[in-house]
Amino acid sequence: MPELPEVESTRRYLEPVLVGARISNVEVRRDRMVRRQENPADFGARLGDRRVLALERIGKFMLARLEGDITWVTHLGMSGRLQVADSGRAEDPHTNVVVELKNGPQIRFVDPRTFGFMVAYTPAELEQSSLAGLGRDALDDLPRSPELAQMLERRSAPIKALLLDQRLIAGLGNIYADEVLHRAAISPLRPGGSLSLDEVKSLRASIRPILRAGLAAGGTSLNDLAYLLPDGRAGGYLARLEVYGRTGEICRRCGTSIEAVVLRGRTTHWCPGCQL
DNA sequence: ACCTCCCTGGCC
DNA sequence: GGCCAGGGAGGT
Repeated sequence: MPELPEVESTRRYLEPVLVGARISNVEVRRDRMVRRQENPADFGARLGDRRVLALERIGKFMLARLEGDITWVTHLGMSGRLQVADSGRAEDPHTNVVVELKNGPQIRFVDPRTFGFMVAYTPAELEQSSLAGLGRDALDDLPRSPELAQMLERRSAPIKALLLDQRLIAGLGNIYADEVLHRAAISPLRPGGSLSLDEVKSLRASIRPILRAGLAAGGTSLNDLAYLLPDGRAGGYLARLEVYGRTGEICRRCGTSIEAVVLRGRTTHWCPGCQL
């Protein structure tokens, strides 16, 4: 599932392909994919014939900066992936958007469940969009422990829910939030405000190593293979997961059976033996 | 601060 | 044939 490591793996793969390239043509096969565009026709019109200047990422959002102050935003949702493919190659099912590069390959947005989207923003629109409300990036701009402690202060919501709140820290999703809490040995059910400063430090110290490990593996491709790298390879972090998807299996740290609870509608995996 | 909805393939 | 996966937006 695309969270920060998957989006960043995708971004790193695409960067040399996209930066400097000129977009020649855009085909939107499913209008729903550009639902964030106020006027759907703007999407193709704003991308067309523009060069890509830079490829950035904030949290789970990928941002291509184009000539003329246009920002082409991609969110992979939960089943989206970007492919680099030559125009002659047969399209995979659920190829919902195709962006052609001049004298280059196509960027194909494959997304069966269509929770992902693409949108082309002007600077004013970008300012008004939900990206403006994103918190600091969990990998590149992680707040220091005192600031993190301040964010959690007096919060009664479970720490797991707060880690998923993109307005606080941007980039963690369900898999890596569970993995971070396991590494920090903190129960996902603990109210955010109940963490001691030492626990906040432990939590903070767990975030980047988990994300970097996921990134080094090319992300997490689950057995459904919904997420794949742009060249079709699977990310290898699945085998390294300590709690996510391991309900009933044995915690490698303490031997206790991993449990799952539903928290805010999200399945949360944790070890009741060593996460306190 | 919480709940509901969106969407589809895969699995029981 | 029904349920599950879940990020983000919108509503109460």
